[in-house]
Amino acid sequence: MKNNTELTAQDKLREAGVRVTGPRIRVYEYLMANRTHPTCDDIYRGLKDKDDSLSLASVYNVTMKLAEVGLVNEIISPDGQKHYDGVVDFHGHFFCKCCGRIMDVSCNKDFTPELPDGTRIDSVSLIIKGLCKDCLNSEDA
Amino acid sequence: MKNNTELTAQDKLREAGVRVTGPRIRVYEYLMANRTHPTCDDIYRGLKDKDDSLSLASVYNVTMKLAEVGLVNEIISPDGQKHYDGVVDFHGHFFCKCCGRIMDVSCNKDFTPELPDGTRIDSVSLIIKGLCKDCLNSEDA
DNA sequence: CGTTGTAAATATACTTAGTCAATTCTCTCT
DNA sequence: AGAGAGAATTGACTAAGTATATTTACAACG
Repeated sequence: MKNNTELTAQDKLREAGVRVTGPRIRVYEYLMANRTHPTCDDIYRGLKDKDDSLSLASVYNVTMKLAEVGLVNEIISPDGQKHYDGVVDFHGHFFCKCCGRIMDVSCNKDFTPELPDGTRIDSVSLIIKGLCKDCLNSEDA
Repeated sequence: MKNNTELTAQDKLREAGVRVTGPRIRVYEYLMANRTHPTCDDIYRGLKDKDDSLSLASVYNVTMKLAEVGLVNEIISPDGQKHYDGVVDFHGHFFCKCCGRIMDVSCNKDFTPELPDGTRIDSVSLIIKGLCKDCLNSEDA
């Protein structure tokens, strides 16, 4: 019997209760293989060589759908662009102000936000901004 | 002697080491008076009645400058728009997926993100998404 | 208190991420 | 296999934000 990590993209899509289509499989597989937090445009450029019929609007639709059903995470960078992350376990994101790189940051969840009664929380995310090692070094060169 | 909360917008700008100009004073005063996390366009529309000469590009320039020197906070909503917050003490932000409202959320800072050595952290922010009380109620009506 | 250099404000053009609408295609269910 | 709902494609469109060139005004100095 397969364990969870061995499920194919098709399986995961079917499990999530959405139609299994070519673009969805390819975009999801791309996100599982590339842990670089790509934008829709990045994904599109990364896939269009192999799949000439893919359109950019489809990538937008697919990522929106995948985020909606919880297969991927949508993260907004400090410049307002949408990036996608195939890892959905809780973790924070570090954004380098200089090179724009996005890094995963593992973090405990020992914080207790005080929300008004009756509010429904769907997701919590942690955003850290700063300078990465490489940019710090090249700065004081 | 004045305490910190009694400082005027002019004082705060001078203290931050930036030029004191009309647009900067008015935008900063607007953000201190309106705790609604407005966008640049909101600020512009809120001020242009009283100040006919103000331009939208100036509001963009001013908010960018104020955020740069730490007088205001720039927060990116889940749809990628930039909002500004005159409160710079640490607190989280709740975004309602339905009505788009942004609410302040007070929160402890007992989390310990594991960043690689040599990384410089400039800011940490907590983003919570969900549905506010009002939208939840109107949903199951 | 006027002059001057520099930073900021304005106006306008421009870029581009993202959305929308109409049409065509394709997946799933019977 | 056929029908119908949902998804993909195409191309036009929107609007937040940026860039550029010009004008204006702050503040430092004599």
